[in-house]
Amino acid sequence: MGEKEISKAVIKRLPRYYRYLGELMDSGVERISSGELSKRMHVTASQIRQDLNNFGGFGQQGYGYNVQYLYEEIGKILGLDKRHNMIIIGAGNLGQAIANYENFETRGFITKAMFDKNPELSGMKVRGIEVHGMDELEDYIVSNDIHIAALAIPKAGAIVVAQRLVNCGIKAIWNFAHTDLNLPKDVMVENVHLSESLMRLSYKINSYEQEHRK
Amino acid sequence: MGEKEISKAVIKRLPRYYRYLGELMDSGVERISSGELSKRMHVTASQIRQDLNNFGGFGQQGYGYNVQYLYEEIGKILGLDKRHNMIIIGAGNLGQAIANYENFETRGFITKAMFDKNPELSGMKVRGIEVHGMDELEDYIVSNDIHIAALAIPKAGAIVVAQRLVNCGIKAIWNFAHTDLNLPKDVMVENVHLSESLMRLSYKINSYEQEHRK
DNA sequence: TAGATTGTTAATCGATTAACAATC
DNA sequence: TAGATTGTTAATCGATTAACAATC
Repeated sequence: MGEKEISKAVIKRLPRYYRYLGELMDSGVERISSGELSKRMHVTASQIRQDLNNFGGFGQQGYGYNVQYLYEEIGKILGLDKRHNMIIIGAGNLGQAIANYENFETRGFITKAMFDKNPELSGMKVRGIEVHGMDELEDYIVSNDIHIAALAIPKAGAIVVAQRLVNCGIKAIWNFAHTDLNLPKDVMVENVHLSESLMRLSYKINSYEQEHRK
Repeated sequence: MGEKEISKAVIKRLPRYYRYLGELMDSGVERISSGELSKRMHVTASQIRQDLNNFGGFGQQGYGYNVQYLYEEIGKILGLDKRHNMIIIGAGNLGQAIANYENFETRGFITKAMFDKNPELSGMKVRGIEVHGMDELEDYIVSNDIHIAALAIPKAGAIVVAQRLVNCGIKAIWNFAHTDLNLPKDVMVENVHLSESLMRLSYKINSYEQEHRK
């Protein structure tokens, strides 16, 4: 019932709050103030309070925030209390790397299968997850209630495969291909463009060197 | 000589301009106006012109921008005209995936070696790049003029290894570990936090469903 | 020259920070 | 009660968009 629109900047920060709160929980901390959290995370306390208050009053005056409660509430906001069946397309190193993160499962993302166009990989298993041929894609998605596809294939094939995914009703694509997918707006897309990330690092090195070398 | 400070938002967009211009070049387009580019990239023409004018007047009134010239200039701004020797720490699937991107080399990032704490991997080669033991790390960096380290190891070891890298003078870290590295500000860090990316996708799915299901 | 399109200033919009009353 | 800290409003800052004169 989205009354007030939540800004993109806030959403981008939520997973980081979630991570810090998880770590605090693991180290047995029960409560934390926005001031203390701000020191650890290197953001302003004001921003933390503003961000959280987009979703409700999770704290208590004079006390701060209960770590476990806040962790769980942010988890709900992020939808981590729901389960989603996922497939990985592309069984190369990147696809296998994704398949090997057990962490994703604890957050509700269950990798059910992998797909690769190379027939020699069919039947191979990565952490118990089987690789299928690309011809089985549509049938598998429909019969196994797959919501999410991680697209870990080169740019060239990505747009065609994304269209196939959309055609059989996928809800979301986690896109690792170095291209933008222009899909209907009811299909959610999250991009991970490694080459752009590396260029940003390059920019930082370059501009730092220019400033410090006269 | 940093006269005017360039905003972070602009820098984040530069690699995407670079990618689009590269694709235009490949398809033989010689000139493009901010209006035409804005349609392709789904951003405003005003933003494109503002962004570019942070760095200089690359266009020409009545004509637009020369694609190849603009591509090269943005490349220089990003520092892609310089060469950087890189190592990859962690020879698991993710490390291997990074090692296999030949594209990085064409942009000046030369992967010289990989490192892994598992001695069984020592001597293994990925695309001709050899895996070394972690005990060789410091010597290798110093004797081979390594500027950048990609950190593709689990969170637990990342902070210790990052400190070792800093101690022997690394300039930049491309961090794939699910943790923040709080390093001296003369060491550049670019984070790729896959779990946070997946949570953002989760948020999108969740909030979209809540809006569309009454 | 006429048309097109940049470079740039001004206006708007949004996000962050500061401040403080409310309240545990 | 006194101290601490939130929730929230107001002030500031920064980023985006609009508009248009300059000019190719």
